[in-house]
Amino acid sequence: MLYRVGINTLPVSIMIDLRQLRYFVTLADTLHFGRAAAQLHISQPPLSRQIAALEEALGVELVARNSRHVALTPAGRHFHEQAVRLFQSLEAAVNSTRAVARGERGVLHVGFTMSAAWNVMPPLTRIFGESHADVRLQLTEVLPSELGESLLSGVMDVGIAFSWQRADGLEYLPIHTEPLCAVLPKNHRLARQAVIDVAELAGEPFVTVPVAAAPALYELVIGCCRDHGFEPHIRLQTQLQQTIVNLVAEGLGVSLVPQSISRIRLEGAVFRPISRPRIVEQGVIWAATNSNPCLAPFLNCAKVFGAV
Amino acid sequence: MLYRVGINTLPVSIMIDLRQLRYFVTLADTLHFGRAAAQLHISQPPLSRQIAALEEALGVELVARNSRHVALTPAGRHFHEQAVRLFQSLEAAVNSTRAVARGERGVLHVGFTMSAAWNVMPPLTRIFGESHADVRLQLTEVLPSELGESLLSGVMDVGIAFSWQRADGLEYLPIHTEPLCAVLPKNHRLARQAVIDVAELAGEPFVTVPVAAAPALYELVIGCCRDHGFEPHIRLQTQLQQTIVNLVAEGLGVSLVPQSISRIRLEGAVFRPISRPRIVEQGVIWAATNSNPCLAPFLNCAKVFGAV
DNA sequence: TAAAAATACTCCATAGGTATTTTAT
DNA sequence: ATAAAATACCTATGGAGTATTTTTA
Repeated sequence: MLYRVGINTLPVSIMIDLRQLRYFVTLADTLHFGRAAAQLHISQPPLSRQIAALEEALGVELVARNSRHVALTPAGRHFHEQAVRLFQSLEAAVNSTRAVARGERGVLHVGFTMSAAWNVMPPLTRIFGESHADVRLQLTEVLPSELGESLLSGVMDVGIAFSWQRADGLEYLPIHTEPLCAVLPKNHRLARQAVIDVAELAGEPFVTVPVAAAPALYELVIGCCRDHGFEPHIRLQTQLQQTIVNLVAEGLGVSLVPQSISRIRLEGAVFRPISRPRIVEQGVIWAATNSNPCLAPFLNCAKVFGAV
Repeated sequence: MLYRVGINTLPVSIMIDLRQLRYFVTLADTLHFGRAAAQLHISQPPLSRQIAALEEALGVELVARNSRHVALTPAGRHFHEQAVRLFQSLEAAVNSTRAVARGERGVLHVGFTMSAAWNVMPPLTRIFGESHADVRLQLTEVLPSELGESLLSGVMDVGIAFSWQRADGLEYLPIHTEPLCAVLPKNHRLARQAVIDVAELAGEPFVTVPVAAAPALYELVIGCCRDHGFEPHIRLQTQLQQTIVNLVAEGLGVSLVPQSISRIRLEGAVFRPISRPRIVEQGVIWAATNSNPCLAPFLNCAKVFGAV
């Protein structure tokens, strides 16, 4: 094959190959064609030829040689340093590429719902980060209603959210369960009770998340009320769990929320266990077609986390 | 030829060559085997084979492809970046090596004598430095008596010193001349005269450099006295020109020094032009065998400097 | 004169070419 | 059905081997 190009008009990468660099580095180390050739497992003549070809390609004499002595020219010394670095770079490039392929290095876009931020997301991402320092976790809060789309389009690699109705192309792994609990205004008539009978909340104004934003959680709250024989009166809807607690603290209603939300300490709101609670399940969700190599290690981590 | 080695026990540099990297980079840029092959001036099958071989060598899938779509895997994207950088490094290495060979880059060890520090050395090195920013000048003061040895042994690349008797293996290029002048104690009986008749210094105690340290300069001073018909009485010898001026200022004697030394302003010493002065010649000296590529540009610069 | 690099010439491994098949939309 | 990548098989470039010559300390 022929490259019909002016020698100095194109990158040298066409003229030079790594074999010549390897040969040159070995020769520079030994300063003896015969011994260098032996070290390279070739005979002496091809080594001489390749070195000559390299010098020809560079247009620079790298090795000052006669039949008695081999020495590097100043340019040869310089090129030797550069070549050694080049090999180190190549080696590093290969190793980091393999790490990327194994999922030990890269970026993983994690979408978490607000409620996951109160329980599983922090410890799960911390544990994963400890054993995968070279994977950058891009943590973004998402609405549960939009998570599926984000995962399928590839904007997000994995989600952490409430129990997920099996959807086309999405996989789900549960990792955490907890009961619902009641949140009441501090001076509510039931606030003195250690455990709340949900049936007694019939007729109370409820604060919940909008069904459109988080259908699974919404259904769970409604379902829990139905378990106790009534349909709740929903006075207010707000997307953020914190806002729910805040509005309850302001005396605008009561609510049922995942127990972990009780970690919000707010003057004016109290949390109480409830009778026959529905169980909130959280897990990780991902697109079956997602090919981010970091996903598998993350799922492994989630599996271990869920088993504890 | 056969490399009988375990694939993962040796650097990948043995398995990979730059052709494969070039092919991969082009493919990554076009994301189309046919067009990439055309761009590389090869047909499509060898490109497919080389990409497959590269992936085999890395043990990593770089390109996700089917008959309808070509895309890079995350590992492929990473390796692409690395490969592009690698080519940039290679290109830079070749260019800097060529610069070294042309003497545009490197280190030049310059030995200068004390007296050269007062005239030619500063402007010559400054001018050279301005047009050769990548050549590091290593400036070292040397005794004239030791300069030749330093040059021949390669410790120094070039010297700046007094006129040099042609010696074996050393080349000399004059670049500067100036007359000797007299230096007298301020209250010396002759200090009032604008021009000193050297003959009047007969009998005065002289301060000079030791003959062993700077034979050429020593001979010049003695010769100048002889030109005026007397043999000077040398009371003191000291290596440094500054010290000579200082001792004269202290009233310990008189001396003849290169005119440029008069730039030393010292209370107690005065400089005066002399009758029929000997001419001090300075130049650059180098070993004929010296192969430092930076030497030629420096000598060119010295030649231009000397012509001004 | 002898050790070592360069040259001459042969051989074969492998990159590249052409023709064809497979694959996925 | 078709565009495009993979496969099969052939060709030939060029890198490596062996034998020999040249060089210089």
